[in-house]
Amino acid sequence: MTQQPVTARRTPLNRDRVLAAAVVLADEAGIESLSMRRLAQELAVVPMAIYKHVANKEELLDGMVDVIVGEIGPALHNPDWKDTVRTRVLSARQALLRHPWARQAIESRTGRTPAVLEYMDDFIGMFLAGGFSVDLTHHAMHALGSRMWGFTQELFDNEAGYKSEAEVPPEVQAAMVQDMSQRYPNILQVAMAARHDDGSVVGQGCDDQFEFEFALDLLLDGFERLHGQDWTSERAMRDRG
Amino acid sequence: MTQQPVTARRTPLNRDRVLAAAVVLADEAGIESLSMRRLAQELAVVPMAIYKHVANKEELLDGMVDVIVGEIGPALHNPDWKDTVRTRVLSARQALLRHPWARQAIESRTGRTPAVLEYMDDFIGMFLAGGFSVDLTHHAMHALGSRMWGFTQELFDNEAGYKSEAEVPPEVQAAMVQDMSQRYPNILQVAMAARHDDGSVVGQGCDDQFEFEFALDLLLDGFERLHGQDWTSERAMRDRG
DNA sequence: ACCTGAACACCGTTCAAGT
DNA sequence: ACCTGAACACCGTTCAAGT
Repeated sequence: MTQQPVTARRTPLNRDRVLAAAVVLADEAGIESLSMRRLAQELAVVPMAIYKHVANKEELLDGMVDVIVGEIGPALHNPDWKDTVRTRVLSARQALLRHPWARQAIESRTGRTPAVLEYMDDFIGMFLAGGFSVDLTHHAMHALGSRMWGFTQELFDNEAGYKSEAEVPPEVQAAMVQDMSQRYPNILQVAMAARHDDGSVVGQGCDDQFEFEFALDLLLDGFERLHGQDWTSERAMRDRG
Repeated sequence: MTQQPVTARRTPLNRDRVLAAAVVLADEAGIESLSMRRLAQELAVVPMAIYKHVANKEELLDGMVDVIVGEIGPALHNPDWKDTVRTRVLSARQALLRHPWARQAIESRTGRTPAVLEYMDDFIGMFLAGGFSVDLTHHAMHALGSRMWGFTQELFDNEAGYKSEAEVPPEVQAAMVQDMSQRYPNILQVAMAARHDDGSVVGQGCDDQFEFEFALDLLLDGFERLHGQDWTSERAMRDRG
């Protein structure tokens, strides 16, 4: 009863539609499930059709990163550089947290797209506007590393890599703790201390947001101190000898 | 003229031989070229033979990481925790630098093998031996993140992602700088400042080792300060409140 | 019981044949 | 000129048939 013949496609494919669909697919099925073929299927299109809008899979991933960078709000410049940087990083973090695959995707990109370069340029501008030397700004950017994007490699997700309590019977848990305390006494101590009120036995009690801000503030405080004492890399290298 | 029949294999396959061959293959051909089939070929063996010594590719990668962790020398404990940690991190870095694929492999692992847990346990022990509280140790480990392994994500490898000077004709270079200065003036400033004596135009002048130590020392100094003032996460959270 | 060839269910991408 | 089915050269892993 529809007037349109079945062969007429609703919306013609374009780059933005391809990227948007790729982001949704990665969000919902995980980055490991994102293949050109699967994406084509999702778009109800033959695989080769995608290659009209994106040169290859690498460029697809670059484009997806650009979409996420676009989701980070603009910097709200205020006179306090520390506050400006801090706020921006935490807002980038919010964008990244919405797309769990983005961290890995950003990590794996080696080339920089214009959108990424623009973000970096903007970021550098926050330090320079705060009166930082180009030299200190340079090294501060390095020290921030991926924190500039609002993430760090979480080497400690759910502490020692064990399953959450609900999945493990109590007697096995007891044996695990026993075993851990013998083989990795220090890890166990830290894991037990990290357990907050969530009732797990070995970890998962980490407040990621707190950990992130702890390291971020440690670095920002360090930058502030060096800035205050007119740090230069030349002098630092001389002192290091 | 050989007495041995052709069918007799020289050395029977075992787990260690498989892992060693995988490490060599990744070193020489890159991690992206490491496939079960290619590895089997390298070992002059049918692909399925590998599965006798390793459950699947994930376990192969875990094993490879273990090999690299094994190459990190033992900690040289001395009374100065800061020196102990610093030395250990820099020696881990040396091991990692010998295997360019290792960074990515460690990043991608989610489970922790016994060898990795042992390394972490040992690492935590260095802070505890230095008189750190379990609480501060926990957060310090988080802040170090992948620096504990001697690496950080190098978001700035060869600065802005451009090719080295030799590959680019001068007039194109000039145009590039012109373009950069308009679109990304801040990046250009930093890149120009980072250019040391290596004669490149846009970057590649970064001293990776210096950048690494800069951030490491910033963090270690921060830990020392917090340790000196009996920092606790509870108080920090209350202050943040 | 052990080993392994063939097969399965995928990939990214090329290319030539169709409209 | 545009589009696309089939093909190519790979994957990791299963499985049943061979010894």
